[in-house]
Amino acid sequence: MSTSERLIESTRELLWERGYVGTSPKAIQQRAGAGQGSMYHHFSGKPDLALAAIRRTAEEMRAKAEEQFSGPGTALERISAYLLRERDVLRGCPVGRLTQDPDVVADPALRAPVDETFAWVRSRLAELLTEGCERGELDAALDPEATASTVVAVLQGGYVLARAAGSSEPYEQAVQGVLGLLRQQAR
Amino acid sequence: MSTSERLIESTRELLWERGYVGTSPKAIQQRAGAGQGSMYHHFSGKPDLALAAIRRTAEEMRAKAEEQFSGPGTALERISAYLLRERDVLRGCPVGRLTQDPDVVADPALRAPVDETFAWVRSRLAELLTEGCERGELDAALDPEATASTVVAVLQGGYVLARAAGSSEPYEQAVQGVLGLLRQQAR
DNA sequence: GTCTATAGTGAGATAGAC
DNA sequence: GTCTATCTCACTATAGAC
Repeated sequence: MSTSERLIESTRELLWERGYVGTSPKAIQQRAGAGQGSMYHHFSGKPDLALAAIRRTAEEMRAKAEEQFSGPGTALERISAYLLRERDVLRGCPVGRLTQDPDVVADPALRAPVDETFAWVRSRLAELLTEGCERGELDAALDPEATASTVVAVLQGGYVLARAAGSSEPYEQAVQGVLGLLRQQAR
Repeated sequence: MSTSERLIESTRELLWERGYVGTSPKAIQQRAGAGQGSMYHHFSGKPDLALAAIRRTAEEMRAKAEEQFSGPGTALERISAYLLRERDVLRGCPVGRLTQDPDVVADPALRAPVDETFAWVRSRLAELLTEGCERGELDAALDPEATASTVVAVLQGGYVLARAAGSSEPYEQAVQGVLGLLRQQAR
């Protein structure tokens, strides 16, 4: 792997573990096995490197989600697959985490990939829910946009509860809870 | 207000805005209008002061929630009141935010108030849901513990979506979505 | 109780040799 | 492209005067 690649990957890991404020150029360099000069040759500074890392992480999250969204089964089955996909719960969401970083939210360039990713996931879920309603698999009274936001929020909030508890249990409860509510729409 | 009180209040604000890693003793002192000596006289250091601040914030969050939990109306009406309570959405949850701070999660003393607060809220919501089922207001098939976690997760995840979007809209959608699903349980 | 002085460490970046 | 040296500033805390 090239030095530039190693720098981006190290930044991705550190942003996930410690966030933007908690990640120093020095720590990135050490993890990547690169010197200061190397980093500043390839990137203009910490924000530039973070942008590359965030964009890649956001892209990866969308690709993983699309695997379930475009998978087999009814709308509800694909949403269930998305909700039940194995996740590193206690590490949290590498994208959602960034919303708690004031320096990321304050910088439009850094926030953009985060914003776009959640907007895309919500929109894809709303499409699936609309499809489920049209095919009569789900109650027509269901609001696709609102419910899509609920589904994503359950995951993001599930991470919060799990990290607070030091256990993935509340995450799994939250997922089972919303699945239970959704199944009632399929009667 | 005493110097000690001003230090705690300043720390609460900064922890909310910038998190534990992003909050420096210097910034706390400046906001409180106190010198270094003052801070280290009243508190042993940043972790000690943060503990006092976090405990108070957690206590306040429980008190506010209990206002809706013990209010008038059916179980579903009280849960709706909790979900629809006015919140400073774009600022996020001052307690949930701490779960993204590696130094808070790693320190059992700092994590404890966060853990206890969410455990308490989930437990209170589960009680309300159980009550709703027993009184026949809600479908008996509903799982109170799981659904309680879902409700809290929707709020915490709603904050995440709102901060990502730079708008409270997805938060409000997520809340409306889960309320819609819950109302179907009351048919 | 509160202040200023001081100190050791790390953040974030630049300069210039190789 | 990569390295080391260097710079400035902030972080976190201690010491000791008032």
